[in-house]
Amino acid sequence: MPQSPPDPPRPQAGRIPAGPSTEPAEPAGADADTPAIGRRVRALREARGISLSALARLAGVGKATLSGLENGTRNPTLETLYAVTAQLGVPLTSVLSGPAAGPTVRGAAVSATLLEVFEDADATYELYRMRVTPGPGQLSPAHQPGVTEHVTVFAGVLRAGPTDAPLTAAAGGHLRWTSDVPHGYAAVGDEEVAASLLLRYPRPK
Amino acid sequence: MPQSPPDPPRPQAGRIPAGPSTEPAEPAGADADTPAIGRRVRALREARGISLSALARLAGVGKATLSGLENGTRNPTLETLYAVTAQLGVPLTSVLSGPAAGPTVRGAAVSATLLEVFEDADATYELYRMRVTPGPGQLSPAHQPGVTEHVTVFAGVLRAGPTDAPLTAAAGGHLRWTSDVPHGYAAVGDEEVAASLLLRYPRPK
DNA sequence: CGCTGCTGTTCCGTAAACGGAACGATCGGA
DNA sequence: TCCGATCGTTCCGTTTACGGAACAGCAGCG
Repeated sequence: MPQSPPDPPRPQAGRIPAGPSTEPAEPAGADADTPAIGRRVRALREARGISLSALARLAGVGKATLSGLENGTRNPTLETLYAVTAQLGVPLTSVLSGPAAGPTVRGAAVSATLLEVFEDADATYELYRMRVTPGPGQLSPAHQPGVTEHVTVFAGVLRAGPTDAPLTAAAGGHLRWTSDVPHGYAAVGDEEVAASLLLRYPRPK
Repeated sequence: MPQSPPDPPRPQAGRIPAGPSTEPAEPAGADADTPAIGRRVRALREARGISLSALARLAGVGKATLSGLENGTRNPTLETLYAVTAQLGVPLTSVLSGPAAGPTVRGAAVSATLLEVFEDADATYELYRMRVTPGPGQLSPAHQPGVTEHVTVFAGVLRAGPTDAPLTAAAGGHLRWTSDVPHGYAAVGDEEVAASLLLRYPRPK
């Protein structure tokens, strides 16, 4: 019996000698936890302030389907899940496993990659990796009331915040503001800015 | 009508003013292209040298299901796709969109993250991002005949290749060997090694 | 030559994911 | 207070993904 495992170290049973489990062992990170997927979809939808009915209509799926998906009572088809995430403007991967990220979405001088969607007792969060290239600042419209933004700068100097009262931070610095007003991001100087962006959406209701 | 779009620039219809399409526009990168997904699953399976029947049995799904999945004639359920990818030892995300990567799989001093699975006329490839920490070299068993490994070193100094005739390369260097013999990876010096690893599996038959 | 064991595909009945319609609950305005 | 609109859930008939069995095509062996 030829032992086959290819090169990059396979998951291998027993990464921690804990369980008596001889099962094939999970492939680190990704999961098919449908309830969790449903929660992430719902979090994204509510963060965008659109109703279940509206999203179902936009995505071309039945309300029953979307309801079941969000509540984790169904085991959605790829086609279904894709139709929904596409409408939410996020890659399919961002609702599957917690981290693992997806492709990038671009604006004028700003690009942001959604790394993770998660939640605690009273808010949902979207974590982005962000790059701001030198040039005219990027403007964003206001969010719903109560939304706050947290930016941590890794490299370069960033001027960001409400358009009428921007803040500035260099590498290692942190900025925070409530983003229910127009606001923007701009690199100060010639250097490109690398930063993380955390959006906090208070839980509706 | 309140305009809602959250902060990080949303996909926005019309990233290139090409089509007369007013559709919502795809979320960059991720796709639900079932035939492509099927091809990637098949590529992974054949690379590991296991039969459709065997994989179906291991994953606990019907042969008909797996056959239909690989041929793109079905629209699989998340549960199904997960059962299969879990058995293949790869994260779900790595078969969904081409790139976009998944979580990391670890060995002793080596960690490798599967970035992409793709294929050309006569081979399938698996591309990994690889990190080798200083310490005793990691050993890998032999692959099937004909498999070649290509390593490009980004940082640090790497000694890798067949156990009885290892090769060495520094940042910018490239290594290649046929990996049907036991082989390993080791960091030279105190520095951690960053590298990409490309496995080439000649197409069976 | 059969026979055995395997490959991957196709057939088929069952289980379940699907979309549409009906439902109770909530909210805002007349 | 009543009405209309919209919210999210539930009911239901249709569609389809599911697993098991039957199938054709090969390879090895007596």
